Amino acid sequence: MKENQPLDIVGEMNKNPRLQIIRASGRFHKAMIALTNRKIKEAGHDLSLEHAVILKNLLQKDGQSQQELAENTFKHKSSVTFLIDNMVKRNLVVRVPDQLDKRGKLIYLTELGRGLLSEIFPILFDQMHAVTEEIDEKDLKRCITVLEKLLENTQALGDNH
Amino acid sequence: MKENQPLDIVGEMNKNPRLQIIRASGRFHKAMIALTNRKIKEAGHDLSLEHAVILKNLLQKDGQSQQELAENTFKHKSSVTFLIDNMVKRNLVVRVPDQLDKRGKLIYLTELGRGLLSEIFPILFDQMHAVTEEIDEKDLKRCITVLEKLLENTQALGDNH
DNA sequence: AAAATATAGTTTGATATAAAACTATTTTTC
DNA sequence: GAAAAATAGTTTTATATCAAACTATATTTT
Repeated sequence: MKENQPLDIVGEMNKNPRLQIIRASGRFHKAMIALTNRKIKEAGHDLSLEHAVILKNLLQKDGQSQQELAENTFKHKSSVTFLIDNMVKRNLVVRVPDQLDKRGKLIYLTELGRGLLSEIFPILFDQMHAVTEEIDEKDLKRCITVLEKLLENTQALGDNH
Repeated sequence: MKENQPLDIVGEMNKNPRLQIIRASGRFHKAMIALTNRKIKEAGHDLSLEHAVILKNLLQKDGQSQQELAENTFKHKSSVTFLIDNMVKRNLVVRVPDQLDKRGKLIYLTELGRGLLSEIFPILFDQMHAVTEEIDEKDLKRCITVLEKLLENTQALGDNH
């Protein structure tokens, strides 16, 4: 029908699943981060999720270089410098010059950092479970597969930087 | 088996699809934003995706208040003030005091803003398609449904602020 | 109509990200 | 072994977000 002309280009665009998946992934992720940060705060802890991500990585492998941490947490090395600075001040981690490579610094968890992380973990688990509770695990896994494929495509398109 | 003890709590945690979906959504979204911004830049345009989102919303409904824009773009009103300030300086939009409500300002696209947006659109479409190309539309839609459900759950948990 | 409350937008301060320039080392290459 | 290139981390500058305090105007309550 001639009547159905592109009067509302944006409206049509918004209905496109290729755009919707981009928006949906962003909105969920943002909301989830905000929720988790709020719950950590409400539980009386002073730690952002970004810090927790670093600490969690160190729990898995202590004494990583900042470069390693940046790669493992998908952050820029300058962001890692910033986050580590903050946590060194609060005695949650220590920064030790690497004896074998004088350019490098190795980051280790302190007992304080390890203890704080252990208090944060249950909150992370609770939120993670609460949010995904009624969703079928198969659907969840399918969705992860799609998102990982999308990430792969996105990275491939960006490789010719 | 007794051998399979929780030696690597974080490793186990990382394999949990409830955590994976959070990370996967964030990584894809972040990569997609970065890719699109890079492509816009490479095409010689000086406009961030955040600005484009505002302009796109105005194309759909011109003369919105900043409050409306904030709600429609899922941003804080202070972020909108910041983004609009920038675009007013560059004559992409105009900010007009609302005659009916002297607290409010109405934002309108300029011809320059409209023109720039029309040059950005093809880039957005291209990236959107390139990234989702080989993915079955049904899978895409299923994934969106899951993400929307997750968002809904997240918001419900946060409502008791 | 005055007082209390709500709303629109701005401002300020803090956090996080990102890119580029920079310093200090280490590794590679010739 | 000296020169060139690569790497680790820091610093600087810019962007974007979020939260809280604030100003001005509107609306509701009494």
